[in-house]
Amino acid sequence: MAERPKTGGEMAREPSETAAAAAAVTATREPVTRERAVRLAVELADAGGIESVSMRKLATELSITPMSLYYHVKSKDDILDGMLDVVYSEMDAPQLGAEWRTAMLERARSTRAVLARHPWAISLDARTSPGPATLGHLDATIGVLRAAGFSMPLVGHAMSLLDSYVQGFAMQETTLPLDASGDIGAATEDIMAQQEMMSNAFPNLAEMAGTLILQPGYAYGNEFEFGLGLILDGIENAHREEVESADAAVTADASAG
Amino acid sequence: MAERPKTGGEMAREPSETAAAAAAVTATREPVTRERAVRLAVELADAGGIESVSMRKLATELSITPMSLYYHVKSKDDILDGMLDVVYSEMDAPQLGAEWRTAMLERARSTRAVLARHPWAISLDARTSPGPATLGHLDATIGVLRAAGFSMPLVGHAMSLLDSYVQGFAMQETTLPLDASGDIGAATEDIMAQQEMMSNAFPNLAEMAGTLILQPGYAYGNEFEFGLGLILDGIENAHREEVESADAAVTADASAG
DNA sequence: CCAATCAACCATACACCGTATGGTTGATCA
DNA sequence: TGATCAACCATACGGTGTATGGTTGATTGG
Repeated sequence: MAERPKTGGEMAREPSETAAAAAAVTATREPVTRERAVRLAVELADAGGIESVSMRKLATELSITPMSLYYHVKSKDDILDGMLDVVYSEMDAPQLGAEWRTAMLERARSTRAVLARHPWAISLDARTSPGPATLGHLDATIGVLRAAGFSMPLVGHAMSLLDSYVQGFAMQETTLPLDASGDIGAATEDIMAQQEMMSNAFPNLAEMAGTLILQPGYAYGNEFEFGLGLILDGIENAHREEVESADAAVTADASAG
Repeated sequence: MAERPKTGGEMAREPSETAAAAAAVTATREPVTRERAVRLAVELADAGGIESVSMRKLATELSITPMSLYYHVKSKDDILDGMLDVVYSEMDAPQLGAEWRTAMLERARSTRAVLARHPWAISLDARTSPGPATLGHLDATIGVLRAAGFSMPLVGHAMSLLDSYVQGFAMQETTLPLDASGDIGAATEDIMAQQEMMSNAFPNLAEMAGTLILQPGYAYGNEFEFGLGLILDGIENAHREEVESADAAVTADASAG
């Protein structure tokens, strides 16, 4: 229930070079840290999915025993929290002073790209203990929208909408059997085999598969920009309406005074 | 790799009443089925989250041993697939002939409501082996949009956008610490305690928390309708443009011929 | 210089998990 | 009456997270 793990020696204060041997050791095997453990966990997850991150595997990779890991880390959940914050830190945070629409566009694209690189992070996203990178990212986003004149409620609307969409899209994207190029590829034959069965029970699905999804040029990833543009247009409208009604109020005030 | 588990005696063909005792037994303990196991798994997950669904617990609840469960079910993944399809079967499928916009509106609301009732289903959603209920739902949705005159590409755009949003929103919603009434409630004090720390490092976040999220009337769930309406407006625009350009082509054709 | 401290690591053990393998029943039916 | 087979079971293996209670060996204050 302590609010922070007592990670102890967080910075590697060098052991004052007691002996040449000690120096050699410190040089070869870099010290174990929460940060290093988390970084390694991210690598493991990237390579083999989230279920291949275990305390035992992590410990082995760090050349210590499983229980020694608990000196640096509070629990496995602590590691998962750290992993998610690493992912957020890879996203481009909006720059203060940027034009809001391009800032949101780039934020969305960057988020999607990072989540595509670390698909396991999407399921971790439900986790409720944001790290500093996560909070900083949110803070910067709010800042840009506020600077553009958005009211707080509209900021809430816009961020809920954008974040829901991006996160949901990233999730859908991982569900589909995509090859590296982004189109359907290898899974096509499997699907074609089921085509006949589907045509009977699910004619619309079958037609959509045949005439759209399985077509050579189609790549699900391209759907992202359509939705994103549409959403930004809608937010832009809402923002304009908000500004106009405020202007109208001011004008009314002025003519009344 | 068999495409269906050999579920064997799926219907409970009654054992021709060999003895009164046998009849009593059949009456008291209803037969174990894949379907029953899946239903029970759903109940377990509703009560204690997805991690409280284990083969051993399930078996105990069914009054059999863990390994006996494998007679009715191929694997645990098989059960998870079944659970997801149960969830989809609880959603209102769009009625053929319905007006597209209200059909999509209701589909989105129904989906959100069902996912809120079974939060564990959101993480299962990434699973790639849709059951019949899932496929039927998709098929009906495509059908409604096609009937309204949507081109296949626009159907793809619309569904990607709507499904991403709804799923993403459902996910965000489970992340937040909500009480039954839907507003922030119990977690407020915890958050307030961190307020001061936040105000320094994350001023915009702190302001948003103070002036919007922690305000008495605020409930995150209300953000849903804003985004949904905005998205449907955007799709409606795209649809109108598509129809208009088609009309123009026809007119041009007619005047040319 | 020596004793105390303490960061860092370790061994053992427990209670879970999914499932491979290979039985054992008891009713049904040719 | 003997074979079949749906349904269930016992044992075991290799994994998981982590509670408990050591053991080191370098750093320090007295």
